Amino acid sequence: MPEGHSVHRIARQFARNFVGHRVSVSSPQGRFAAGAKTLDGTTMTRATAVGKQMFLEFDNGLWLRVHLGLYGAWDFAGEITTDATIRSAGGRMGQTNQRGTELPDEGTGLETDADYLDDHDGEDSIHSIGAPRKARLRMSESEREDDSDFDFPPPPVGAVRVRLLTDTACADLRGPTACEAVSAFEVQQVIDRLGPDPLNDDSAAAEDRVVARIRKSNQPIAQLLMDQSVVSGIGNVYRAELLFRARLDPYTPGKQVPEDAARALWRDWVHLLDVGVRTGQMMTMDGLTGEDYRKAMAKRDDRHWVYHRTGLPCRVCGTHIVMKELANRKLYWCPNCQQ
DNA sequence: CATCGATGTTGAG
DNA sequence: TCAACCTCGATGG
Repeated sequence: MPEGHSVHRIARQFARNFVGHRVSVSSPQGRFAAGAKTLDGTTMTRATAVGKQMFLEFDNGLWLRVHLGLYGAWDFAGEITTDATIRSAGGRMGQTNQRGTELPDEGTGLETDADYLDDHDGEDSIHSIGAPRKARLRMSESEREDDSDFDFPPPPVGAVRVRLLTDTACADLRGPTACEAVSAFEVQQVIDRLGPDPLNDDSAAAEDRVVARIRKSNQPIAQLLMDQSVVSGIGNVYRAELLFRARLDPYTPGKQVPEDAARALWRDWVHLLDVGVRTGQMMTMDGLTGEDYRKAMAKRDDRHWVYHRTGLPCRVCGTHIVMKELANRKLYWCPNCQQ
């Protein structure tokens, strides 16, 4: 379910409330019992995300690698730092902008609040971080806060693959595609197979690498954008929306995508990922204001140009949006705007 | 209340 | 190319 933006937000949640804390690690469901044992009682030292992969480092040198897949989710509970954008879609809460945990400055993929709170202005600046408070928060593709009271730690409900528990905060993982304890070497191996993630590397070199990969391939651009070894973090929603925003025919072979267009795709991904991480939502329509913006933030079907809009009129030209399966995923586009 | 489908990846064939 | 993984919101009766 989650595309890149959600995974970064989850890593940031761990950076705020778990990094620097000693963690009890268990597998209430049992399927991760052996792995949990190797991490139990250690201190979390880092939380990073690369594309849709998340890595939590512990002070015995091991890492927890988690990939949520289609329907994985984290449930946080306890004294946690919540993000006001979650509670009020489109609303403006207090602009506290309090800095989070100080993290070591080495490597890439570090999740610090500073990465997200600096230098953002304009209509997307609805981000605000409160002081830790007792709350429950589900984080997956979307996020939901539950304000009803609960015991701490809450009894595990259902199939909890892994539970991370500090004195004050609890995180339960269910339904992941991947959850394993690995060495730093194995973490690097996974990262080496991934294309650039703009939040770890938005350098010219990263852009060049993505553009080169696209322009030497015969595969349709729609498939290349979903290929995590080309570029990290793009899923089915962002793929369709990026292509519409670029007015590109999804079936254009990478080789035939003009260099300018390939660069524009990367830069638009840099932009959309930034918006997604700050707002917590895949808002892919720019320039909405007032009531339109509020509606789009509140309802998922109102924030996309083409995704999930089969048969509906294109928001630009009125042509019916079409959908076709490509490599087992649904591809949406406007046959008039995108040629 | 049952059924469907999903914002993803892996690995078998 | 396709089933399996395994969860849950949306949908329909």
